[in-house]
Amino acid sequence: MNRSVRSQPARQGDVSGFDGLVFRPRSDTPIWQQIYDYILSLIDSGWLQPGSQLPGEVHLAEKLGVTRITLRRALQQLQQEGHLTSRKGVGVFVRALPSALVVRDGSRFAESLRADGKSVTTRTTFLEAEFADAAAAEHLRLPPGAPVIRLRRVRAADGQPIHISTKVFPAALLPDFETVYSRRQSVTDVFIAHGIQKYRRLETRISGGFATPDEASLLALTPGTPVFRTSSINTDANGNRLEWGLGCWLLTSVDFVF
Amino acid sequence: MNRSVRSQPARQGDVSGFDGLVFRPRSDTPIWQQIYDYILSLIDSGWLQPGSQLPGEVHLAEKLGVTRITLRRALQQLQQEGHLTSRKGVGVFVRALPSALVVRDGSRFAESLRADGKSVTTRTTFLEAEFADAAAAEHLRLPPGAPVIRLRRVRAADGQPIHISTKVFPAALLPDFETVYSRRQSVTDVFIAHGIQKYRRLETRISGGFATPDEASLLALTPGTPVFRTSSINTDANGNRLEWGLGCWLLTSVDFVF
DNA sequence: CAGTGGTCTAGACCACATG
DNA sequence: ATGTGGTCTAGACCACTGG
Repeated sequence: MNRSVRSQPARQGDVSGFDGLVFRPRSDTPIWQQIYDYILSLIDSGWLQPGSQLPGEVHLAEKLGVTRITLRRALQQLQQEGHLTSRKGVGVFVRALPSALVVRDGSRFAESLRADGKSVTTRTTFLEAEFADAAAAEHLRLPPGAPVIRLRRVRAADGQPIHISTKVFPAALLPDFETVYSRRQSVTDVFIAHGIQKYRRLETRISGGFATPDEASLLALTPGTPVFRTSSINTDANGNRLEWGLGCWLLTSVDFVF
Repeated sequence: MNRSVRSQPARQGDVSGFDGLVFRPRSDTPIWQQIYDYILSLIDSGWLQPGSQLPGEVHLAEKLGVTRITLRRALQQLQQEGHLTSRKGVGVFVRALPSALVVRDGSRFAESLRADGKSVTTRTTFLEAEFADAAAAEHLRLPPGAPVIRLRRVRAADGQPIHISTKVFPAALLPDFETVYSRRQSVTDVFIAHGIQKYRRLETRISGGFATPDEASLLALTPGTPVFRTSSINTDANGNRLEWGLGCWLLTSVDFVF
């Protein structure tokens, strides 16, 4: 019996590793939970590697000797916890859960991941000059319609995205934002280029919510998965508001430390 | 048509308010989501008051013209978000979502709720002298087995529990804990009684998770509902560790501000 | 005891993505 | 064209709770 469910882009034939299971109906724990435990153990033990595809629900349900609905109950739980993702018309995939430490102002986020030996990548998905909407104006203490820069990025650890950030900057204070950022891909470098060596975290807010379809797609999650939402404001040494940031984090992957 | 679904311990006859609905199958939004939106609007608008019971799933599904499974898909979503709770063998109930602001060290938690005109109640579920386990010893910098006080409380706003806290104190530094606390029900008063006027938050950690059955029962939630978990350490002015606290909060009801 | 929610089955059609 | 996950139906039995 070949149990390899790793390696390769994963084919539909890779149903091995799911054979010979016996689920006791009407025991103390429901069948779907037994399946949940089983699949989770396959992930934890490495039988199912991050990125690999599960067999189709119909095949798998048959293999496990249960209805598709019962199987889906288990898969759903695993998705809510971030262990699996499903893409309609494609399949169900294993999703790694790198655990990150976010210290205080979030600046050490990447460092704490790298300290764990993880490779951190940052992808800029949006960078444009705009005019401040009501929320941005309010948070940056600007008149509505003032020119701002809007930046969206996705951060990933070992290829698994775990953080979306949307930041808004007052264009008046950072006239060269776009040119410097496009060259360095670093906000800190933009600040330095404008003579801002130190900035201060004025406020951080953390709340909870559920991933919108957009967020879910960027984070490789199923919509409705619970997430952290953060909102923060940075000022320069004189108290001028430099940055308003919104963050969306995978709930089960982050630890905020203050 | 009488729409009262408030008042009284709620009977099964209170199905009114759910009549005459038309759900379009195969529209852009699935039926279960239309039902979700509908019930949510009933809660938001006040047709369904906190604490009131929904009609039985069988009745309701029939009334809405859908299968019980489809209805349950909607109810399940509402439960995950904390709007509803179900008790096996009893029924489904509306659960209010008071939104609380937790500022910095969490001490202003009750105040911010009261400022919203909410009544805050604290229930002590556990208070005992013990010997420190490994975790407690580690966090309080005590030798394993040192005497400690363990305190568990549930905080509720307008009768809806939104916070569980478990705190551990070094008994050596607070010899009169139990007598003072049982008289005043306040940790701050215990500190004062021992001559500690000021204490400092050394560290706060915030992470996410899913309610265990125990937590779910205390918070009037469905097990598996996403929650915040906090861990914090307080010291006195000299840096001696006075308190290690674990918190469990309803995800959708709290905003942490730092 | 009757009513409730929790679980489970055996089908079916659809929208979607891929080759 | 095929296989995928998303949705939905019409039943059923169970364990639990309360009167």
